[in-house]
Amino acid sequence: MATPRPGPDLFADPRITAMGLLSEVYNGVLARTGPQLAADGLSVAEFEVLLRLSRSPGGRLRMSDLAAQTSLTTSGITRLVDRMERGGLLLRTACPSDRRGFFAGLTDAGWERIAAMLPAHLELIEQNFVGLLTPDELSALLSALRKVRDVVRPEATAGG
Amino acid sequence: MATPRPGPDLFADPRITAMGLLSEVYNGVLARTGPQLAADGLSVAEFEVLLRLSRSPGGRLRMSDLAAQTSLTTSGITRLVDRMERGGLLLRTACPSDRRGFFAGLTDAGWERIAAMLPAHLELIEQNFVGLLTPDELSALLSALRKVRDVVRPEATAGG
DNA sequence: AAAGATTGATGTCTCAATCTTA
DNA sequence: TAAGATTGAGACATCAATCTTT
Repeated sequence: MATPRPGPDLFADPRITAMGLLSEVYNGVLARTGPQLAADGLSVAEFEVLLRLSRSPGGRLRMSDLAAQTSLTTSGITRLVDRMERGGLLLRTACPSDRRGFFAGLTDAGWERIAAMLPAHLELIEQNFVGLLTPDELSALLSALRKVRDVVRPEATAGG
Repeated sequence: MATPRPGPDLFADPRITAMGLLSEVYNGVLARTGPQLAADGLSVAEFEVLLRLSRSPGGRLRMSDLAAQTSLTTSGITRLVDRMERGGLLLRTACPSDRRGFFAGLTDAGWERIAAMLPAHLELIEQNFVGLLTPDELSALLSALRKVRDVVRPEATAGG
């Protein structure tokens, strides 16, 4: 068993609270949107791949870029793209300018799938996230998030 | 292969951007703090368990409450507590008032471990998150996050 | 020698089923 | 019947090593 608590209240630090809040919000919103994606047969990770590709020129991205834009390793992306390719949503094509590289690109079925799922997904994000805030609150939130993002993920500062 | 893009620009919706930003920030901050925890032998999930318990009365929590406060299922918590108990950081004790329940509580070693790791962890959160914002920006961020949290995780609205 | 992608080995998580107690 | 916790089976992610191309 443990002594009730050591020394001063180190454990109530506001930085911990801030981090906990960020975690609760992110995981909480995912918990609200994930089940709907699952009902349509996609995991959160798979849906995010579809989404990232749909926002990329030509609906395709190099494997390593896809890894950088999601929170997966290149190994994880290889396997995820494997499964989605088997499912007919994606197609690998060789990169002509660098024969080490491969593109993962949306198939017609992939485009149709994301287009079909997106409206209901957006509605859930509206109900459980952005729609809960006033326009001023939302823009303050986004501007703060961008400042943090630019530091912790400098390579992703393209769009957004 | 795919047609370049169907119809109007559904895929550039600002709600998607907002969600992407939240994801990049959360995962980005974790990517900055995780390696330091790993160097001390703990996963992010294990560290969070230590932290949640350290902030709970008596340094302990029911298994199901611990599951609710983290983003794991009760099954996941059972296995995580198993490992941490083997490692000497936690101890299960029976709940006297309800014999179905168990507490997971910090051992002395658990208290010492979290106390030893916390200062460096707080410093990383400072450098990669809260310290990047002005006081006004930070309080606007936190107040917006709280509003969202209260909706997507109503059961967690105790502290914070 | 380094970068892009993949594979083998391994660990951790979830879902569904189960056991015990309320 | 339901709630708290656990377990077996299966899915998915990572790390380190490997192969190919630069």
